[in-house]
Amino acid sequence: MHEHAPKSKLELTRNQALVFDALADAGGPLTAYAILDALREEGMRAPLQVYRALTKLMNVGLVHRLESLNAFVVCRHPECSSHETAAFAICETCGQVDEFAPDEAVSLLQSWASDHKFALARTTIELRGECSSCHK
Amino acid sequence: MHEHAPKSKLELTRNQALVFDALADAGGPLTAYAILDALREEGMRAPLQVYRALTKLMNVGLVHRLESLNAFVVCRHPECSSHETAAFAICETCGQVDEFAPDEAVSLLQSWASDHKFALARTTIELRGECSSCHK
DNA sequence: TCTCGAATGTAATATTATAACGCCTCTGAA
DNA sequence: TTCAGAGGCGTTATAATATTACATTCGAGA
Repeated sequence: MHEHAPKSKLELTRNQALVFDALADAGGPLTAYAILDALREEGMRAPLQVYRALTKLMNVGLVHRLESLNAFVVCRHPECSSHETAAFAICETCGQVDEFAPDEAVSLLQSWASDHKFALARTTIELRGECSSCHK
Repeated sequence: MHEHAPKSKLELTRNQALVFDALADAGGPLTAYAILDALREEGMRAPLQVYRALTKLMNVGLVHRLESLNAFVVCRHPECSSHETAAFAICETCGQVDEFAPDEAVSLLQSWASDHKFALARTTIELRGECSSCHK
């Protein structure tokens, strides 16, 4: 029996599912090359396969890119629509990332953009520091 | 007459001054390798020379790193102390960057951090979109 | 059936960043 | 005066991140 599932918008291909699962299993951020290494046994062989899957996953809002880490995490709020305005608190000690939705801060940034006639496409908000578990 | 100027805290070395001037002259973001290419004639030869100067310039608050671009810009408010909380609006059409100080938004993020016992060290806030000159 | 868009596999390469080494020049304390 | 430490410099090599280019496959409609 081959795989003939009809593709809904959220169907993932094999590579996309592999990459998503690897990220989800990690429970934290991974670089593209860390994902690649985790998936060698599943047949993933080249960086491009990972990057392509990541691009798709980001487009559908299942994965975020952490710019200040050059790494990727699964979205904590995949049903929510505001994937363009998520924020992340990144612990520099343990590496854990906490995603949150800073709605008011984003509103203020949108106001700034609007005041300056800047057509805002997406925002990157990343906090660096030490999480409560680490600096206790 | 050799250079014997007594070193105050803001004295820059030759390499640091070269890198700062290259960035200032560019009037916009440059990557480390773009800076290197701009300074070949001044004797800059290796990436590390540029990265070392950039690190110092960032430490003294004269230069910012744009995480989402892997590039660097001169600080627009070098006298101001809050170099850890600047924000940037990056035009994806023309590449120009507008630095601003989103004090209220930063306060909200600081509140979030405080509420979550997150010891905030610095924030990255970068807006991507199209500037007024470009989408007119 | 035909064609189109999306995804794949692979090799090669481009871009960004750091490690490791030794040397030089200040400065300040002994 | 010496000398030890901190910071900067120059160089080579390499690591880490990301993309280009090209050929192929697959499935969904017209």
